[in-house]
Amino acid sequence: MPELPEITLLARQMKDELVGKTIVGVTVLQPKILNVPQDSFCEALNGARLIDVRHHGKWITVETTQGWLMLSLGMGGEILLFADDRQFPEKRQLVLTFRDGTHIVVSFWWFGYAHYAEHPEDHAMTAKLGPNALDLTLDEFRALLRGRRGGIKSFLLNQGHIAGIGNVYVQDPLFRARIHPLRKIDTLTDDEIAALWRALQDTLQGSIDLGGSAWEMDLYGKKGGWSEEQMVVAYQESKPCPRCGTAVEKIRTGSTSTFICPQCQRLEP
DNA sequence: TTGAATGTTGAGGA
DNA sequence: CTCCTCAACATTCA
Repeated sequence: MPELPEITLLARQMKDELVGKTIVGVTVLQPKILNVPQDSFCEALNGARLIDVRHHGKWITVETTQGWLMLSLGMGGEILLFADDRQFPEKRQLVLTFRDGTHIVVSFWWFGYAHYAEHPEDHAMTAKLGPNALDLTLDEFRALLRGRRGGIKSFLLNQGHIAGIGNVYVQDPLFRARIHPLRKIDTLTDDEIAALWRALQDTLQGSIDLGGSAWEMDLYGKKGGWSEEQMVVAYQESKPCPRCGTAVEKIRTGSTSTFICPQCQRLEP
């Protein structure tokens, strides 16, 4: 479940390790992950030197001297750094080999993308994204919500509005701000919006500080420290709410599920 | 065997 | 135009 914290950490590590290196080999093991024909993809990146690695929402954006590589791990996966080529994981979709003999191995278990774009603005999936959730001030957050009528949870998950929040990291902030996921945006008070913004920053930054999710690996294969113990209500079905003791419930919210405390997060006042 | 799981897109309808 | 729902898609697990 790589969301903003894990992607932020991966992009940071990739930047530290890879900037300045030159790609001398591109191996695609599953062409369906590409947005261009395999030949053009390999040709475009072969010989490219890495200039920078950043992220936009859940996408890792790699700037090279020959255009941009955009990576999305979808529902889960890893990007691992290897010093030699002996112990690659069985399942892998893309391997980049650098002139110094190191490799980057990209694998995801479902729905991932490795896209090439000559210019970043050519790549619709990243160009359409809203600002990164952690780069947003409270005033900007308020401005984004102004005039909206939909449910708050689906707004937060919409990457075109705010980038980086997924179904894992959206649940605890809603609980901490005591907001039901189906609450309509135009019924939220100023205080609730401020509490939600605060809780989002705290949850996301807190996970980054702990090295990201304990179910995902970083560039070196190391797992993060943000585990079940850090979750307040997320995935804590039928356990007591830490605030009032009521049993946590799992509810359907559109096509996803959300764990809530039915007492603290009421739909009706 | 069935359905649900972290994501994204596109189509369609109110 | 906005917002919601549905289905589809590279898999894995209970």
